This record gives sequence, structure tokens and C-alpha cells, in this order.
Amino acid sequence: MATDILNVQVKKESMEPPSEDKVEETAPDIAQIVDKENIGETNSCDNDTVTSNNNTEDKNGDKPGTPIMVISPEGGNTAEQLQRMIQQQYLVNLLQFQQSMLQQGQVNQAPSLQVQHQTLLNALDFTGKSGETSPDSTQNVAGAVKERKQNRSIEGEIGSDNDSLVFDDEVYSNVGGRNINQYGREFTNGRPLPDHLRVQILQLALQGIRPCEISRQLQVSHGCVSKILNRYRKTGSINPGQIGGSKPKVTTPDVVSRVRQYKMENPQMFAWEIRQKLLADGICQEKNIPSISSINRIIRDKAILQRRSFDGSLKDCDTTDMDDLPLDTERIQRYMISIPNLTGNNMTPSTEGTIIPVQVSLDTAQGVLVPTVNMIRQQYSPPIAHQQTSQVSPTLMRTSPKQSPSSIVIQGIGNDAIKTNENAQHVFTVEDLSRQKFVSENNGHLQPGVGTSQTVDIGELAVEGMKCSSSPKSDLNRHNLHSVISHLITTQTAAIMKEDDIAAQQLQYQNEAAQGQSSETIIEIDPEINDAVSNITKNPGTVSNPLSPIVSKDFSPIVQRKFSSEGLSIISSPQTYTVASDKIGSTVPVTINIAPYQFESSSKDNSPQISPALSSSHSMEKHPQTSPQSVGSNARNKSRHRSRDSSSSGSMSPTTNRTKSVEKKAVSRSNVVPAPPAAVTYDKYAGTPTMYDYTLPDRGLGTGPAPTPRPQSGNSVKSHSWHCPQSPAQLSIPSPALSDRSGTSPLDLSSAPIKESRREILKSPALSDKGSLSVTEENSEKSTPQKVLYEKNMLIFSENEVEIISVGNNKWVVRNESQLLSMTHKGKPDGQTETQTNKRPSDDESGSPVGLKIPKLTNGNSTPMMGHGANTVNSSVPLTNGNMIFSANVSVDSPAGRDPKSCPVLQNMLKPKT
DNA sequence: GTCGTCACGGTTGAA
DNA sequence: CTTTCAACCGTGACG
Repeated sequence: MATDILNVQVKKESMEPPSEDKVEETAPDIAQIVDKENIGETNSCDNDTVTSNNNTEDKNGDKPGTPIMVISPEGGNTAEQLQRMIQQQYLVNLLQFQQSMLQQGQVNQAPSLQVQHQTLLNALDFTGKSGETSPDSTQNVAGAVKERKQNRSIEGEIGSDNDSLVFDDEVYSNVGGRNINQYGREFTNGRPLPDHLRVQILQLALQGIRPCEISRQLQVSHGCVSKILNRYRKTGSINPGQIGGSKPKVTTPDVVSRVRQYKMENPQMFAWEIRQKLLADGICQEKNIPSISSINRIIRDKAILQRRSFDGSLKDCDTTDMDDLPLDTERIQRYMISIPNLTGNNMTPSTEGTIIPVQVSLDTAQGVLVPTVNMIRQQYSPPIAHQQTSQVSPTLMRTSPKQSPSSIVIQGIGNDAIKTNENAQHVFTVEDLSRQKFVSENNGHLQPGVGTSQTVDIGELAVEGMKCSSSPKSDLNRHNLHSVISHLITTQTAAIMKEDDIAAQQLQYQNEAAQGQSSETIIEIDPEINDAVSNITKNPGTVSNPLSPIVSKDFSPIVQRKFSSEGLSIISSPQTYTVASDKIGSTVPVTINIAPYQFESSSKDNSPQISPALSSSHSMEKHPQTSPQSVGSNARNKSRHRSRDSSSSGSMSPTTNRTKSVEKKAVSRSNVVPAPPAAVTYDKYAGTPTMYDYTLPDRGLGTGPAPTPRPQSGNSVKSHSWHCPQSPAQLSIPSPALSDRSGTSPLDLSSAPIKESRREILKSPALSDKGSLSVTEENSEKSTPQKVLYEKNMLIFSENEVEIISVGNNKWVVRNESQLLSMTHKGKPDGQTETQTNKRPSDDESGSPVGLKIPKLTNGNSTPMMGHGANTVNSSVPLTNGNMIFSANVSVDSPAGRDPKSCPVLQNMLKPKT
């Protein structure tokens, strides 16, 4: 074939120079083509351009008269070439014959030919391109052929091999992208394969010839053959798709306004929820429904627009950075940790292997808390009794009227505003920061849109020492935001880092722990760790930023000794050393979160200390990684996957959710960390929890069906005021268990298995880039050298969503703690819980979740309960053991065999609200 | 060896 | 008129 090409090129060069006029492309009569005996041998120089014209440039496709130059083979033909020639000649003859038969009305004499011809025509889908009539009837086919003669000339299409015989200098030389593929055939990069080759591919495939053989015969890459044949299988057409152009705009003004309206009415709505509501309300159809990203963009653009509308001078500002921050929690988190003093200086701003303590829910109605200094401080030490603190979890709490004023509140239009009711009860937004204004807040309560704010000059900013540039230019948006938060944290925290406070708090907690209820979990503070953490917080030299919950590699010797005592050693990347803590109920779990692969065991006998029940559960089967439930949630994961079909395997192995690069990284670390043992799960209901993909932007609120439907009680959780009948997962996987849940919110998992995510802890910037980790992927399995899966439990009560992530043995991270708190408070008052709550004045009236206790798993039959108020404790949480503290499974309302009275927390919950 | 997948560099046409 | 962008293309490497 190289010879042919060479000949072609030589002949091309020897041709007369083309005229200045555009040389018309030729679509010669089929007779012309078929008379050329050598038609098939010029495969190597198929002129895609002509075919392209046939596809897209009809204006030239039917103009005859252009001289045809036939390139005769001058080299010896191989058997393959001859075969190809015969094949192509056959095809051309076939089509010509078919056409003539059709035109002569003799189709009845050759019904098989008609069918075959129809197949070819259908595959070519001429009508699809030219808008002609359906080829269903012979007449239509003939008409279509006639029509095509006028527009595109079917002859030219059929005989487009002849295109390769035409060597028009101008066309040839002016068209770029000419290449020779590995088979020697010339192709035009970016342009579709000629139709005749497409037909031949189909024809040969229909004859049973394998794709690889077709590829060789037609000198088309096997990938292309595969693609075309797959397209034919799926669509019945082998035509290329429409190239170029734009899709009809789906984000019409009406849609945009609706989206904004939905978001305004329910700021907690996720994009996909908005999307489904658009469908439900008939605003959009399936064909024109905006994508989730579009919806997010609408919301974001709205925010941007409003932000800019505050001050025209901002037009000059470089708001690109902010524009690039959609209303995405994870992105905001990444943004937050990039703030100085909020993140250790030697920490990478990525979420890589770190606990991100900043949980921002974009709730414009209620505002969102950024962890205050107190919160952050309490991450390293127990709360101080005399201080008015509210929350020590690394996660955030949504603000409430009872919220402690000692909090920084992000509030307003998505991520566009920052409020602070810190001390001076000042609120400032991003815009405010840019225009050096702050909005004062009434009573420290966030009531956006209520009109309770007033604008004051930045000079009145109560935060002492706060400096704001007066320049409205440049990227002040971000800088100011950084500086404000950083400054606040710095100044506030420094004042409260006092030893006596910490000591007092420790003492109090120890007392509390001593009084803990037997039936409830008292996650004891390891004194050494606690001391170590306190030391971290107090000793600037050991922590890059004492205010940051993300601690640098420079752990204090105490901490390191602690690690060592646990049989662990710090062996690698220090950037993920984290220290975090959360507090659930009256307990103060202080968690040292270390990427598990950063440790190697100095003793293989350092198995986690587990209760007898947990120990016994080790013998239980591990959760299947490919559970039926996993399919549903995994379907959502497809959107995250670049791959289209291959990723839908339904497997929920820890690496399935990851990109290849992540997987590779995981593998690369396998030499550091031994493969984790199978996560031993105790599931009372023997159900396999729905896997939850934490990487999803919508945080995976789709509900997967339960393989083993649980008995439903009538005490179901009320649904949203709005609800979508089915989550995407449900749509794809119908389940009897879900059939009666059509009226429930997609957030309602009352009758569905709890969301759970279990994945290997992997450190990967790519993963971070996916915006996947809301809280952490760290695991604090300090007592095990194994690579640990983290486990996330999704507890969803009506519209409330709570995520509980176990990050180690008896270490929890609770996201959306505000909801948890809210639930807890709804269940008040309570004896034990309340009593214990009262022991901590700092938590009083502060909205902290101290009222919530996480019952301790004492044996396999003790099922800790979590629930919400409203007299409908509808969830029980069978525990899972293994590397995790909890697995998850939510059943509805005291399922069989469960005595609510056995759980004080449940009793508490069941009490009528006061 | 086969085949599906996907990154890549390219083209196209509506906005 | 140019630019941008998102669609599509075939190829070829990869597993």
C-alpha cells in the first residue's frame, strides 16, 4: 500500500496546478465508478474530504464533471488487496444493482436484496442527515435516493471510493489532518470515516467476519471498527454523529428562574433534587433537562451576579478564583483549608489524607458555621467548663438561634458571604470584604433576607487588629476572606489557649467519663493522647499552626510515643498527619487521624481492642463488596467515572469508585501497608448496607434498594414537602422494597438501608480534585497497622441528613452535626443525657450535640440507636465491627426483636417533645 | 490474538 | 468577522 500511496502522491504532484477557482468535488455517477476496475485498490488513499463533503458540504457533493483520475496499481497486488478490491467491487456492484432494481420497481424480484439494501440504507441513515422520508418503503427509498442525488448524491456516497481516485491538489493540499494509519490508509484526522467504508464494515460484519479481520481488510483501525459496529448495534445506524454545532440551550430563562426559586425555597436542595423537581413540575422534559452541573452553575452564577451587583467596582476585581468556586461543599472545604492559619503552613491545601474540619453547608437560610476558635481549640482538648463553647467537632454545625455566639458563620449567598457573630456580632460577607463593609447582625442570628442587617464601614470591624485593604482592586475577595478568617482564628484562639482551662476541662471530662452510663458509649479519652493533643495545641513548636485542626508532621514526642506504644511508627508523608477530634455526646473522643498507610506495625499483635461482641463478630462474613444495594448507588457513581460502560460493573470494591490513577496510587502503596483484612461486619439484619459513594458531588443521596427488605412499620418518617419519587438509583433499579416509598423523600432512608461507604483509605490528590471528601478519608487506626477502610454511615431522618464517619476504633466524625443536634434536642428532655449535658455549661444553649450519646456496643445484641425526635425513632444502627466502629444499617422503627427500652438514648428520643 | 476502552489531536459549526 | 466551546471524529495504546 505504501507503493500506492507513493504513486498517488507522485501523480498528485505531477498534476497540473489547480485553477484558482475552487475545484468542485465530484460525486461521479455510479456507473463511472463501477466501470473502474481498480476502484478497490485505492483504499490507501481514500479521500475523506469528499466524504466529508458528502456529510457536511452538500453544496459540492452533487456537482458532476470534475475529471476523475484513476490511479492504477503499479505494484504487485497482494491477495489481501485483491480480496479487498473484490469486496469493494462487490459492494459497489451490489449497491448499484440494488439501486437499479429499486428504481425499476423490480424489488419484488429480489426481496432479499431489498432487505439488504434497506439495511445498508438504514445503516447509512441518509434520511437522518437530509431529513428525508423514512426508508421504510421502497418508494421512499427510491425517493430518498433521488433526493440524495440532489443534495448529497448517493452515487457519490456509494462510490466514494472514487473520492480516493480524485486528486485535487487544492483539496488535497488545503485540507489538514491528513494522516496515514498503521494500515497505510490515508485518513483525515477528525473527520468521519467515509460512508462506503462504514457500509463495508457493516457488510462484512453482517457476513460474520470478525472485527479484527474487517479492520485489516478495510485498513481501518479496529477501534474504529468496534466503534462503528457498536454504534450500529445500539442505534441501528452507522452514520457518524453530528459534528460541531451547539446543543439547544436548555437553561432557558424560565428554567433558570425556577432553579433559583427552588434553591431559594429550599437552600438545602441538591442539584439533582432540583433537577428532578424540574421534571416533576413539568418545567423540563427529559430531553431538555439541565444537567446537574448546569444547575450548579445557575446557582453559582446567581451568587456571582448578586455579589457583583453589590458593587460595580468589583467588576474590575479578579473574581475568577471565586467564580471557580461553585457552591460545592468540598470545594469550599478545600478553599477553607487554604486559608492561612486555618491550615498548617506546611500543609498542602488539598484534602489529601487529611481531615478537613470545615464543613460548610450552603444554607443561605440558616447560615453555616465555620468552626470557631473554641471549636478548634476543643478539638485538641476537652471543652472548658467555664467557656461558652458549642461545638468541638471538626465538622460544622449549622447555626441556630441557640448557637453560641462564639462562632464564625458563613452565611449568605452560598459561599459568597461570611458572617461572624464572633464577639462583636459582626457579619461580613465576601462582598463586604471586598468593599470593606460588614454587615451587622441582629442578635447574632442569621436571618438572611429578613432585612435585619445593617451595613457598616469596615473600620468598625470589631475584630481587633483586623486589617483590610481599602483597595477594591485585584483579588481582594479571596485575600480578605483568607485574612479575616485567619485573623479571627488566630486572635481568638490565642486568648483561650490556657493551660488551666484545658486542665479544668480534662478534669471535668474525666469526671463525666466516670459517671458514664453503662449502656452508652463512653469513648474514653486516652490521657496520653489527650495530653499529647493538648501539648500540640499549646506548643507552637510542635504544630505548624496550633489553631489548625490539621497538624503538621511535627508531632510532639508524646504523640509519637503514643504511636509507638500502639505499635505504629510514622513512616511516610507527613503532610497527612492530622489531629482531629470530635465530640459526641458527653464523650470526648480525641482522634489522632493518621493516614493508615503511614504506619507500619512494629508488632503484628497489635490488633484493635474490641469488645467481646466485636471480637465475636470477626468470625462473621465480611460485607460483600458487590452487594445488590451497591448497584444502585454505584449507578450514581457513573457520573463520576469517565468511562461510560465499563464502570457500571456495580462492583463496590474500594477501588471501584476511583479513577485509574487513584487505583494505581493505591497499588503503589501496597508495599507500605499490608492489605487490610476483610472488614468484619456485624449486621444484625444480615443486610448489606448500601454502598455510598463519597465522591459524588451530590453526596450520594440517592437511595439504593435493599436486597432484604425489612419489615416496615407504620411509623415511617414523613417526607419532604417536596419529594422525588425515585432517586436515580431507584430509577435504574426498581425494588419491591422501594415500591411503597414513592412518597418519601429521596433523603428518607427510613425504610432503606443506611448509606454507607467503605473504601480503602487512599491518599490521592486526584481524589481530592474530585471534590470527594467532605470530612476525611483519614483513619485513625492507630492501633492497627492495617490499611483501614473508613466507613461512613448516612443517617437520614426525613429531610435531615447526618453522616457519621468512623475514623477508627471508637472514633467518630460526624458531619452535619447540626442535624444530629437538632434531632437530639427534639428528643429532649432526657434524664441521663440531659443530666450529662447539664454538666457542661459550655454546651448549654449553645446548640452543641452534647445531648446525643452514641450508645456503646457491648455485645452483639445491643444495638445502638440513633434517631430523631418527633416520637418516631425509626432507625436503629446495627453495628459493624472489623476495622470500623460502626457499620450502618437503618431499619424502620424498632424492628422485630428490638426493645426500644433497652436503649436509653432511644428512650430519650421516644419521649414527647416538650 | 482479540476486543473494548479511552486519551489524544484533530475538525466542525452554533453561539 | 473572529473567537469560543462543545460536540464529534479516527487512531493507537493499553489492558
